[in-house]
Amino acid sequence: MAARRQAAGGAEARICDAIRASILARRLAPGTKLQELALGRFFGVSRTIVRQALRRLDHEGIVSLREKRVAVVARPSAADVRHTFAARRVIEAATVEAAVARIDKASIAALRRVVRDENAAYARGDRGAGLERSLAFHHRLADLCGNPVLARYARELVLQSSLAIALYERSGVAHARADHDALVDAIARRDARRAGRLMAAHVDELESRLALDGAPAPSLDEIFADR
Amino acid sequence: MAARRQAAGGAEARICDAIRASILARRLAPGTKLQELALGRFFGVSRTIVRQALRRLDHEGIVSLREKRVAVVARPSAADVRHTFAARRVIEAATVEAAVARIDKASIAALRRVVRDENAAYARGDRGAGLERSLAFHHRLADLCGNPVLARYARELVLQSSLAIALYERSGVAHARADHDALVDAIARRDARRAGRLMAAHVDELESRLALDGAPAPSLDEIFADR
DNA sequence: GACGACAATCGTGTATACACGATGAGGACC
DNA sequence: GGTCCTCATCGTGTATACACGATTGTCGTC
Repeated sequence: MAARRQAAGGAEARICDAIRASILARRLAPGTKLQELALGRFFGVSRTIVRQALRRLDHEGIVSLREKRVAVVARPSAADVRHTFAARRVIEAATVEAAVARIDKASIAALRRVVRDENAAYARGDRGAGLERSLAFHHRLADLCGNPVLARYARELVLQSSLAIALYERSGVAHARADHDALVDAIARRDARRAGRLMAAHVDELESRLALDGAPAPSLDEIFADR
Repeated sequence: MAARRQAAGGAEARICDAIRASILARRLAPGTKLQELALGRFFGVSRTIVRQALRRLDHEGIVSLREKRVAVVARPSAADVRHTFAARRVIEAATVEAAVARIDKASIAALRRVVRDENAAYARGDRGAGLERSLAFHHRLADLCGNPVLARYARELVLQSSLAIALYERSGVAHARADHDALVDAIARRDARRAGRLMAAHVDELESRLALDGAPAPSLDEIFADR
């Protein structure tokens, strides 16, 4: 199983990608310890490279270093999550507005295809595939805005949001699948204003599905720290 | 001269701060090589720590690693700069709007004081002090928005902007000193809409002072690459 | 005298070594 | 029998060692 490729210069990127993907796919739960030596053995590199990858992910906000010396998958507080979503609202609204101004027909069609696949996945109960498509939708939109700086921030925040959702999701809340459709419609109509408003509302809707109020954290061992 | 403190755990932060400050103060020009061993000797740490600091600054966009193996102070292209300012416009407008909603009288007064000092510095011809105060103004505003995520992005972009200004500044263009005053006025009046618009205009004004069009880069050795 | 090739040197990329701090187990004392 | 202290072990933080690639200086040749 060990994806032990030749360990090129891109080994760090490989580790980052693997961890990001695992977090998105819910295989890595928030709070999971990430040991340098073990990761290094698995990926066939030394601690040095693993360390660089972990520091990068820390900077991206999905891994927490300085938690008493051990790297763990970040476990953002409710306040952190609110800030993440507030920032995401601002930035993704801006990215979609910018994207409307320069998107071409082909990209719109591609976007539609992603949303169609997403809806199909949810319809057949494949939550994992649905989530993946949903993320792909946001990532594509970020790339389409034509501004790498904004796109990077948008991607970071979408990733952090996924972490937040994994932590705080209320069970039994249905996916609001119409949002992405409406968004693409507004984009296709070149209605930047409306697309921006829809995106802001969409982000709000995502946040509203979380249980940020009463429950401080559906967490790990902290629950048992009742001494 | 060597600021060789006891090299605590914050050694990396110290190096980052020193490099950031030097870039802001124009002591480190874009394109300057940053050698690991030399920096390490100066700060009294090993290459390991210097490396971490350089990687962090690379992530922040003010140091460029992968430029044929040597770390240099970033030298953003005109397109990069446009993207930076576009992102900054979006994010700083959002931060100032958020700040208006929660700022107290004391913070407003502190802000006014910074602007007053800034204007005084420019008035007496102390450009360095003026620039420093100007940056302090933007940094404070970022902190006052109450959202650490947005604040971090804002600080990053302000820093990158300073780099861009150092690279592309048109000589003989006066500082538009009224901008900050008007901004504080709008904030004091709790007019979030107006404050946001003023900030966007202010960022545009800053960008308009750059020579991004004809001159691709008032650069270093690239000038002589006329073969 | 100029150009090209080779060799030495310098600086980075990666791995490893060493030491400190934290964590958990085992034992002794209460 | 429970609790607290001590010691061993594990994992990280930092420094150093090693090797590759690049750059520069020098020498030989045209």
